[in-house]
Amino acid sequence: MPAERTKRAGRDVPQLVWTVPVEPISIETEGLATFSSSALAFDDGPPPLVDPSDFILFPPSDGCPPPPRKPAHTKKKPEDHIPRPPNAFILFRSSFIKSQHVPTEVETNHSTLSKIIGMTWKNLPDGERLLWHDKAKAALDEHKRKFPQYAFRPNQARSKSSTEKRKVREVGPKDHKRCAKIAELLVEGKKGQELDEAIQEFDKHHVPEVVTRFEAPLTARMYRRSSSAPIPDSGEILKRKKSRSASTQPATPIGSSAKSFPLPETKPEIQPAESFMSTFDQYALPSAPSPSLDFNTFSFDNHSSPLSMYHVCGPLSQPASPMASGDLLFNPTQSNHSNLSIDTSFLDNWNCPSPLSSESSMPATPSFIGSPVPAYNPYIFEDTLAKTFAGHFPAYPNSCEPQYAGTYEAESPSVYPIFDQDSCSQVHMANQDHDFSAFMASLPEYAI
DNA sequence: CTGAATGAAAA
DNA sequence: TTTTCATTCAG
Repeated sequence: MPAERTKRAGRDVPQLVWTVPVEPISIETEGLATFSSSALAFDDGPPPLVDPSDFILFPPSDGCPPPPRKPAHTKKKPEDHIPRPPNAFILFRSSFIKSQHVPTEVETNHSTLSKIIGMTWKNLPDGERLLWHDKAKAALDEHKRKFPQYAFRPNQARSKSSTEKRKVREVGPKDHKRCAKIAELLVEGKKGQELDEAIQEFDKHHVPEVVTRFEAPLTARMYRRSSSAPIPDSGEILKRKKSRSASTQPATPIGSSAKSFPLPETKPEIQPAESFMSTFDQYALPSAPSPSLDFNTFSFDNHSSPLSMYHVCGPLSQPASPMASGDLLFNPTQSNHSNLSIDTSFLDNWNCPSPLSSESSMPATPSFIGSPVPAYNPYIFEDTLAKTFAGHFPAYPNSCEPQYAGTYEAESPSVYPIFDQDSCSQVHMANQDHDFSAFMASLPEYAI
């Protein structure tokens, strides 16, 4: 039975039957919903639900009410394994995928889809989310009835090994803004072809955030905002100067998991592309003033070995700094920054073809409107960077070497570029081994 | 097998 | 508090 995905006309929507215990919901099509008897069981309160005038954004796909007992898990599970009952979100996701609200032209990757669906979920009208919680409850009841003896038994053996040496496939960060846009369009009711068109338009002007192969830039401000950022000691003063851009913080839900390292919860306001752009700009006009940074207050980690590397992509102010004019510094054998050499040889390959021009996982490269002739293409720049670092970057699967795509044991020190938001310049590189708080605390001028 | 999301349930 | 595992399937 074809679900009518041709709604558009506001009305149609099925009246909700909240108390539905078991039956595949009897919502149905014809204009007036018939109330199931159970729904009428209690009339002493307003059914806590949705206005009849509301309509459902994402109607459950028909196979929904019963837990989509699929072909028993592909593998590796005992034949008698009983899966957990699905929770509300899982049900929603499952139905969402089945309905193909997001056409494959827009996104096929399920990790990204999860992100999009998660965002959509949060933006869902409360009433509609309730519907899924209700279904989850029904599924749970059903599950209990079906497997009365069932008890969830998380595999502890797994937890042991996984915390100690976890295999991590580092995957490029998703384009948060694009996901958010898709989610936004979805809750506006756009799906399928309509969504595709809207996103095509969006992609035309949107500079993908994921340009750099480095970790997401971390600014001092973001760091301080981070919930996991340590509260500075009374001694260590962060004079909070009024931040005029405080309101620019996107209304993004509080970050999810507390990672071992305080990454920003939202993408930094400055995008890597923009920062690279500014790098390029500095050739033309010598640089905005950037905050002075006393490198003496911070000691680089001398034994962090293969990754003692500095990638300077913005104007560095430190007048006497050896990096002042540096574009790229890489010196794996030297840990003393006073001896760093500047390798600009990669610039010779400046025009090497971008992988993106041919085929790429990247959405169509936006033409960098506004930038005249020697249009600066950050992708090319990035590609050049990656080549320069090829072999030195075990932790970066997105480097130009495809074999990084696989699973591997993450190398411990990941490198984090630190940007100053105001000057849009990268001021430092840190890895997890550093005492990051101390470093941050040493930079009062970066205080909020 | 992993990653992504959220949430229930267990350790 | 922290971890697993429900769904999905390309990589």
